[in-house]
Amino acid sequence: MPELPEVETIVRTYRRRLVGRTITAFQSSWPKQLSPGLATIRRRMIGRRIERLSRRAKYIVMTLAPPADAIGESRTAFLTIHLRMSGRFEWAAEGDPKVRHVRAVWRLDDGHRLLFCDARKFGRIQFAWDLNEITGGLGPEPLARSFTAARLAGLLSRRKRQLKPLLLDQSVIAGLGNIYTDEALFDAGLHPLQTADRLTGKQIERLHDSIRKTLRKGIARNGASIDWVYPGGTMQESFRVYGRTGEPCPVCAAPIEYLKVAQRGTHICPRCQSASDPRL
DNA sequence: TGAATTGTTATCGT
DNA sequence: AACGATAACAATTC
Repeated sequence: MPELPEVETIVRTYRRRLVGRTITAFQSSWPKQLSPGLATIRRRMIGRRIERLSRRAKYIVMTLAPPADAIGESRTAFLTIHLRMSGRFEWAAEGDPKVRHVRAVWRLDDGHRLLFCDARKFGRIQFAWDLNEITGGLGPEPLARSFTAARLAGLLSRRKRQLKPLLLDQSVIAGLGNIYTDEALFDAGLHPLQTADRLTGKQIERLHDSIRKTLRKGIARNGASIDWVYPGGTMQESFRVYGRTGEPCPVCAAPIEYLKVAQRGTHICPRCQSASDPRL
């Protein structure tokens, strides 16, 4: 499932292909995923040049320059793509073999087509004049220079929520999903059920370091390929707890345990991941 | 057949 | 009132 490192890898891969191209046509076979509707999105998007391809949290962000003919809206516009569970990009030239689950197609001025494929149809494509309408509610980027341990402390202190659901909450920190949350908590030696307000300053510093280290490692390995959805990454070979239920902990050799936290499958080393609360 | 997956939203409780 | 926990939901694969 694409989380921050996977989305970052996709953005880096497609940046070369997309930036500078002009969108000449757009089709959708699943208009429910579009906002606003197909006709409006088409009218506003076609004829615009892709000025920038970037990432905010798990959103892929296309910055669209005003149309060259200056007939339409002269404002810069934004198109965001959220892959959710099963969304992916495919790059197609004329005559390439057909791929499955194509939900949207951008035709570009160099003859290529960008395909959005999404087996489960959870993905979202949104057009906005103001990017803030889409990403305004998100918490800070964990890899930004401004995301300091003090900043994390500010987000965690006085919060009585359990660490795992708190870290998964995109309005608190943006970009972590189930995999990297489990890996970061293991690296920090913290129990996912631990309440945030009981962390010491030292623990927060360590968690801050673990989150950034884990995400950077994911990006360096081009993300994790754990199923048919996202190919090409090797981070899955570096998992220390995720998907390793029953296998020995890489640090202490205790068997990795599986539990449900906030309806999410969660992997921990019962010996390495301590909690202030003795019941955990 | 049901479990798994993400993020949003609604609802209930403290 | 604000916060947090929980469930439902979108749709599909294995």
